[in-house]
Amino acid sequence: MNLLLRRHHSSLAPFNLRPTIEHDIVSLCKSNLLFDAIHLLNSIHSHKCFTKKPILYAILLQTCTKSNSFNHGLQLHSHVIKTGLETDRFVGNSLLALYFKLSSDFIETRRVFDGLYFKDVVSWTSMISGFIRVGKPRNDLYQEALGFFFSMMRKYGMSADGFTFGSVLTACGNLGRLKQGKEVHSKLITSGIHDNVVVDSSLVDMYGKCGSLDESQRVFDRMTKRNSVSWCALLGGYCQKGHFDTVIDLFRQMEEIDLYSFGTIIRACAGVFGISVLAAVPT
DNA sequence: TTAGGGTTAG
Repeated sequence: MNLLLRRHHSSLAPFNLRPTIEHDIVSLCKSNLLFDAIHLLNSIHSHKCFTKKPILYAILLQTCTKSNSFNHGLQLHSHVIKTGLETDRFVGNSLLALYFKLSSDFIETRRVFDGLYFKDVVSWTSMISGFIRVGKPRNDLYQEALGFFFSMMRKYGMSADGFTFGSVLTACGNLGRLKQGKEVHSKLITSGIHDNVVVDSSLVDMYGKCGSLDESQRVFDRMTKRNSVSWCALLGGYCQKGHFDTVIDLFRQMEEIDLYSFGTIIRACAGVFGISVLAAVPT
């Protein structure tokens, strides 16, 4: 047992209840002490006590993602392959999250996805949201995200959940695809997902970005619970269409205002200001 | 059950 391991044990374990090494690794991960956790893991390997607990690798991979340590993640990827744990869905999905959040190499991420033993709704949604996250200025990647969604829906027994709908509606909005957005909306209705503030805000945003303000407002009015994102999604639609007075009226009704809302309102004020400047120009 | 989600403009 190395020094780190001994130190760790003495600091965490009560006298008669010594936690397992796996437990210690999880504790280190929870405290974001990635380096120590990997060190401890490597000490197990060097003592030939090979661990095969999927939860351990899932948490280690998540800690790598959280601490932006792609290289440590790659090292763990090889452990995962050696131990045969890539068949575990939590390990597989944590691995996928590592690649799509920390690697800019889409081909590599795609390879990880293709190589997953079980592709569940989390794996598919990860790919969709991964494409959207990196695709901000790139329409082709939003397109790719939509393609993933529709392939997912064609699979037997695979159904989208709130996470999937939230992501795919964002892609529709950013592409300005009203027709596909409506298609997704109808799938959402049949899915039975109700009163999800994230999904409903994505709907408000999608309709707003597609220029369908009535629909955007209708979805917003039906929401039983709203937050600042819902409000900003609504404001954004009116702002994009140049309805600045409505934006300012709505702004006055808001109960909760954050920095993000201020961005929208400043844009609206700039629009009002632009109009008044033009009106003030002597003819 | 440890994993994946939404809003400025540039």
